[in-house]
Amino acid sequence: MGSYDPETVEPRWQERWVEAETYAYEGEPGADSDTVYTIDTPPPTVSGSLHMGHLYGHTLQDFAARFQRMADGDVLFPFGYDDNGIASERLTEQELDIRHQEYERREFQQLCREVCEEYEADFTEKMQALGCSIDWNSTYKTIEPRVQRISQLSFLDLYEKGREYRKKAPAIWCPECETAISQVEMEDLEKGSHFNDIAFEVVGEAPPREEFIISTTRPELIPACVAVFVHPDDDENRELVGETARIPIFGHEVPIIEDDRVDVEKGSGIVMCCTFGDRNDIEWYQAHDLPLRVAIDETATMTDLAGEYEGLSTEEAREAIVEDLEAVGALRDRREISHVVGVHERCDTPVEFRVSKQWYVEILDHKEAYLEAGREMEWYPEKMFTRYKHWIEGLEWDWLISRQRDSGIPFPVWYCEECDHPVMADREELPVDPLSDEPPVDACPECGHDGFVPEDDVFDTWATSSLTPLINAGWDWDPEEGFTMERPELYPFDLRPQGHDIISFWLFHTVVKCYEHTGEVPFDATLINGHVLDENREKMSKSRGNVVDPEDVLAEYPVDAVRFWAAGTSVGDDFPYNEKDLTAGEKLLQKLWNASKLVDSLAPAEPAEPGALEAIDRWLLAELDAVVADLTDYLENYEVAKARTRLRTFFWNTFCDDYLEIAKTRAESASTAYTLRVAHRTFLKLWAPYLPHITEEIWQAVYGGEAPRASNDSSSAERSSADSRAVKPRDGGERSGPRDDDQGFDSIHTETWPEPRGYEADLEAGEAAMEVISALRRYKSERQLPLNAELDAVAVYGPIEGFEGVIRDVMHVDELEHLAEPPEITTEVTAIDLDYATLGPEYGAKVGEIDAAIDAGEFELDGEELVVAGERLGEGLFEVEFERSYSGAGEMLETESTVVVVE
RNA sequence: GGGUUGGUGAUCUAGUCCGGUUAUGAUACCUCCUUCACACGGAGGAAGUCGGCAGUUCAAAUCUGCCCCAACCCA
Repeated sequence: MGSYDPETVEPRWQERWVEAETYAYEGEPGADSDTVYTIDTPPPTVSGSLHMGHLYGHTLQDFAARFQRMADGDVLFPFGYDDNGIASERLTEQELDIRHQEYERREFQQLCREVCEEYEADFTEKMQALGCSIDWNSTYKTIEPRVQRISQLSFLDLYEKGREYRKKAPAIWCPECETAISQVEMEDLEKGSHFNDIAFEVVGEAPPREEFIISTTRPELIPACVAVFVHPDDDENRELVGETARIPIFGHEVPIIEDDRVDVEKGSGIVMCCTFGDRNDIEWYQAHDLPLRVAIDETATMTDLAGEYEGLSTEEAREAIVEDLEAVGALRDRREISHVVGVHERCDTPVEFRVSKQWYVEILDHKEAYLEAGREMEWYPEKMFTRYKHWIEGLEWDWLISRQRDSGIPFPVWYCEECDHPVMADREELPVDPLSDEPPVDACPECGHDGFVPEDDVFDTWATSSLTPLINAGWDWDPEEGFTMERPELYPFDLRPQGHDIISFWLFHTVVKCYEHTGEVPFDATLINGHVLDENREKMSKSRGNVVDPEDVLAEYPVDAVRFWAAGTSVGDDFPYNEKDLTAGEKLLQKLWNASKLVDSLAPAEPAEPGALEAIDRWLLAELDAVVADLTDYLENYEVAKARTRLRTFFWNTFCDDYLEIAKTRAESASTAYTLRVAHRTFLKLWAPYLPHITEEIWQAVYGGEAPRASNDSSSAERSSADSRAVKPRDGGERSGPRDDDQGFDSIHTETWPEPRGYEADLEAGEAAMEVISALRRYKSERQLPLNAELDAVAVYGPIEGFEGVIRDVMHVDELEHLAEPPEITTEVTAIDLDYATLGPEYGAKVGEIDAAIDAGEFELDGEELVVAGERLGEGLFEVEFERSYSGAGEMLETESTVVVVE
């Protein structure tokens, strides 16, 4: 057994797991949803690259999946490829050098699927290199026909439930992509612009003044101006209310109205309302029932309403109108400013607001239900629920789900040419594309007309990606049975992992959809992961050039080490990538490897259980029991960092530093041999969720039947010669294991999670003994003595019953005396330690006085009581600290609960 | 601009909800030790007063208020 070589070991097991379908979900359809553990993973966009976020997020889920699989049986850890969005559409166009307009929608989607396949294969490979226990038989693609069918079924179901409506209303519009977009696809961008002061003429009989000034960044909108607003508290301008204004150049007249939504601080305090320049315009348009004047069309080109400016782009029109305003003397000032504009996140084009017919999912009336759904889920960490809550409370628009894109999942709808009555596709026929398929009726059920117009809009991608729990569970509809699930036991899902930045839309939309379809909250729990920052705690971004590529990291460090790092984070917090922490993981791998090697050399792989265990062994196993209990508890609550620390500390400090050193001196003990193996197996299992590769390697080499392959493996040869007791050669007989069917094998990852075995031991004595040992170790180290140096005589006072022999052997003590009485020491009171936790509540403000008196040395000890500041403090309120000096022969060492004298 | 979350030795981190006075661990650093699993080891050491200020309290990293900084979400 040489040194651990992750470079060959890790890929080997990754391949083996996939090949043997180690992580395949085998649940029975009849099972109860509580008996299987299921994860609903939000699918990554596969046309993008794998980043640290994927690595971290999936690793976190994998800890849960691996623990649950061992502890509780069947686990579904599926994987989805999101390739339904604009990203893959653009990719397909680029790769094939085509434009989607040249194809029928169905054909283009077929091409997308083909192009995406390469990317999916690549992504799969990279994901498998992360060592996650994903079931590669349970995958889906958001672009596949099955998912299209589910999306369309979802649409029909919500429509029938009255949760969807089609309405002509102002919507956020991207003129570049020529589609309506939702609130979440819009972001703010700082842009340079100009403020233009434009004079509007006041008309009518005896106007209070001749003109007023309006400041605007968008002069091209003045042909769309439908009103002018003044704040009711604006003393300077309120005289204008009720008057009429005339728009320069265009000459149409609009009313001047008061409204408290005017921002008095900005510009002249007088604002024009155009249909539509911003969100406020829409509010005014609706509140004051204003007319609609559309001066900008769907491609951001001026309409006929703009008169001579018709056909210009908004940019061109802006310049032209400013020039003409100048010419007629209406431009009073023009200055450069910088302001934020709403842009479409995909293309950075400033958005417009357009009135158009769109499909909406009604959500505003169910806010309370969605909030309640959120409350019913467990949130890890809990605080993340507030983000969800605030998002829902702040909702103002229903969910716009139609997109005027060419590619995407089509609405299964036709409209009557005559009366616009919508005709829905038959569920049996789904998926359909109205552009290619015929409607299910010959005549309109409403008016009898026989001509139909297909809906050419497609679904918003969130309308599909919000269905992942239903996709995973195999949701479908059957003419006989209605809605069905292929794997009903999966739903609701146990866990939904999610980045904290997308709680508000991805998670929220998923809850909305699933709740409306099934009446159930789709997840028992949601696990929110933070973002991986760079080493300086800054956000990774392409523009800053500080992106850490997981492939580079994995080229240098073992995946197991990377996972160990990922486990050290507190769930939900952002955390920096830290190369030093990867080193810590590497060290642990070495330690685990070497300790295993030592265990192998000390004990046979399967020693018989002795009738009774000796004290030291019972002590170790009792401590291990506690670790097992703690770890189980932590992992059930997704406290991976706490579990990691607990396990590492016990494994390294207690097992390796203390117990193994002792075990070396007890190789002949059946009790110790048995204990070593019980502990070692348990450790491997406990480490397995964190370090799946190295634990599998050791497990198979020592306890399993799966020997490493002969090829590229130099260590196996060394291993079998180094210790033939423990390591079974491939044909080594006694425990060959059921692996020769070339399919499955008994992976450690499908073993049962350890349970406390109920060992009882004198924990205090064990602890005291360990104190004595480390005191002696320190004693030797400080005197530069080798650890195996002989000590002639050592006397110990303290509770070490049953451990005397252990101390003697491991520290090479010739004569160990267990003292019944403390050694001859003289003690001197040096300090009084007050127990404030009990003293405070009892004495309150008096504590200060007591403190002062003790500091001044004004106190007296009277038996068990302390007389100070006029009070008598009883037992339990204080502790006396002594300075001990040893006057006998040799040197005295003190530990927390023992006194050791080395002679 | 509003809201949320966070700010603990050089670095990362525990503790903060339920205040108790010597603040957890790791990494890095310094010293010593090549001892028969492991120098990716062992022993020891130095290093923080808990973002800042004010307050409540006998007592605050922990509670309250204000301020500063960062991230996220929303305007």
